[in-house]
Amino acid sequence: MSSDAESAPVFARPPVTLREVAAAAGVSVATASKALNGQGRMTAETRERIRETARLLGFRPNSLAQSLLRKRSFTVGLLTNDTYGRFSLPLMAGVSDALVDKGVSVFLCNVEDDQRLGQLHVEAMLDKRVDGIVATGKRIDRHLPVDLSNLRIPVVYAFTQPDPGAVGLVSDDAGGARLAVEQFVRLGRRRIAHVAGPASFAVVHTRADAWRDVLKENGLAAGEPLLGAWSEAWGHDAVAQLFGKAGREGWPDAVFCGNDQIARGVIDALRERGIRVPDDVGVIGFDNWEIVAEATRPPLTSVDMNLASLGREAGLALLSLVDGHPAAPGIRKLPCRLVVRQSCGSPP
Amino acid sequence: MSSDAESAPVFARPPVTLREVAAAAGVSVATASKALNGQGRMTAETRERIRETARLLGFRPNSLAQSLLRKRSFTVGLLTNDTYGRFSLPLMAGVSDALVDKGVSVFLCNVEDDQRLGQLHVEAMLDKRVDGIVATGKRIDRHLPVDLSNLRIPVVYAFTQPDPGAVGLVSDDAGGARLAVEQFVRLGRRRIAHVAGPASFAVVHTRADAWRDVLKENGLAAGEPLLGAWSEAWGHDAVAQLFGKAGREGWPDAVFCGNDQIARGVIDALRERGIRVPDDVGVIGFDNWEIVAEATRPPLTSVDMNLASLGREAGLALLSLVDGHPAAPGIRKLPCRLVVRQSCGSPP
DNA sequence: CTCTTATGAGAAAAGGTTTTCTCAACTGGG
DNA sequence: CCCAGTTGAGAAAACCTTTTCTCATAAGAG
Repeated sequence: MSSDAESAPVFARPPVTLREVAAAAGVSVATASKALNGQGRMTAETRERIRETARLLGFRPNSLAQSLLRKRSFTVGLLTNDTYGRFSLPLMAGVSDALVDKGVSVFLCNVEDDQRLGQLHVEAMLDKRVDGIVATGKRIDRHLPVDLSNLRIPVVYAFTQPDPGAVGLVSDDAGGARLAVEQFVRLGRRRIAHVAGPASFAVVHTRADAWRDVLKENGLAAGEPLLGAWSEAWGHDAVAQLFGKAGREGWPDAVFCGNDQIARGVIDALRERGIRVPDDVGVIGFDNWEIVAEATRPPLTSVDMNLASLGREAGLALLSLVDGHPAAPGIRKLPCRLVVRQSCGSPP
Repeated sequence: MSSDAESAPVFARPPVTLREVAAAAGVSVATASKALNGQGRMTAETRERIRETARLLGFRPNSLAQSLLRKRSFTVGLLTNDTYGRFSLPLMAGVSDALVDKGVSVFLCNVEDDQRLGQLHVEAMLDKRVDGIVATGKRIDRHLPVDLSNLRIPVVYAFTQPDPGAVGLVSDDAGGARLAVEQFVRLGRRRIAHVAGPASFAVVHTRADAWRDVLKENGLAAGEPLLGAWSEAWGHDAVAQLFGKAGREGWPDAVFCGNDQIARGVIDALRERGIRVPDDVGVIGFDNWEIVAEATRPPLTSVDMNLASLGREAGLALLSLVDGHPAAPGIRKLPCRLVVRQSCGSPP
């Protein structure tokens, strides 16, 4: 019975259709369909025979035909403007991960910051009848260059500014900052500085506020955060500002940085000044960009925004909307976690 | 005539079908289809009336129905195992870029190094009748954990090991290395060392061979490359090896590094030893990872593999295969380019 | 033995579009 | 006035699957 149906050239031959399975099994397409889907009534023998035939022929149902009928394409679009991808990629991987098991595939749409490109991608997705869209970007406080507000299909915003009334998922930046600062407090640090990113980013203020709050809650002095850029160079400059003054007793004993690049700059600058990390000064970064955090000397303690989880949650939220379950609109904040390495020091 | 057909709630209403357009224009669906596609014969007046009706109703043809009939889904799959995405993302952006203008959308499939996940994604893509697949990975000399050899649809390999007889696109690593070393030679450097990545990578040997060739062609002494890891730490260690010996006259006056992280480590280590870059020693990296190259002090000259172009080429090559144009199998190497910053020095 | 009910399986419509035929009406030549 | 040819437009099949009906046949009840 091993007259293998596969010995003929497999490629270049059109896929096996249900009609062919039905013919081979000697039944109608209707019966074949029902047999394979566990629907309808028929003898167990018939059902099994059809299934075996399908298996033998390597039948796989045509998703396009199914979609046309069911009005569900098992396809979603993922819109991003993060070309560089440091944030987008884990997020995308999370979305894809959450959906592939349910048979849902993800269209990748890189729209840069280009209106025309955004329009083009959205139209292509709608034409292909995606079941929904995940919109994601490189910063939480900016809109993508596309209008997704009247779209007839559900949209979930992840790590980007949602439209009013829409479902949005972002990292809990305040919580993340608290984790870092509280870690310092727990380790006995008392003069905790904050070297932040540029003032134009909303998260910079969110994190700075949380930093100040924790200091106050613990009766510690809170000055102003140092606002700058997201770069190593700014980390260097900030160290010059913080540690330039003569009196060593005015120096911070901990620096909470706006991202890992700043932290890297801070640590390098401290080393150049002969200030030891973490003995003299503890340092914590943000983003947990592993390739940077692990190359820093000493390895950098950093706040991780759990972007893959965020992506997974976004994927599941979208799926739930697609299935017709209503979701509370508004922004849901997902917790960060602190990845402790050596730069923050250990308990005294 | 501005009785806007759009004032009713647009969302939650099923998309406009060709049948509705035909009814509204008072013609048959056949005529409507032909009018919109520029096919068939009819009065210019009829054609225009139908088009206007379609425009007014916001008609967009259902891609699923079209695909079913035309046996082309205008969809391709992009398979990658580069979760971290430093290489994949520009490549993916390139593929997507090249295709979006032709109305082709890209399924993103992250398969990690997981057989099961690969299988799952490939089956999902086939079921959705993708027109072709671009396979890409994080290194040129490894296969993805999936078998794409008998697939009935065309496959193009980009930046990953192709199956025999398939079409593959990779960067010209030897050429890239030549660019770097020849730049040093042109700038008058004479003792050019090579701090490479781990021996287990094929590109490490490709680049090392090119490095040696250029040295020989120019009558310069070529020793052995220093094999290590793709890390900053290895860059540090390599400097200790190269510049540890007493006699300053034995020191290299240029270091060609296997990637930008190594280069970063090399430059940092040189600074710590008081050796000036580029005055005493020139440094060139590989990958042109901008965020690293630009943060290095001084900014790092680096070889760029033009991954976005590679992606674009891969997309176009796939499209050409899909259209039935045969392509010569084998590996095509795309040129790199040297991005000159300050770390390599300037003409003497 | 007749009537009802359960059972197994097929026919047909639906989904939205494209394309090939078919056909009526009109034009112009003889 | 008749016939060939052109023109405009519709009918229907096709793509592949799912689902609702319909309909024999067999089984069971009276």
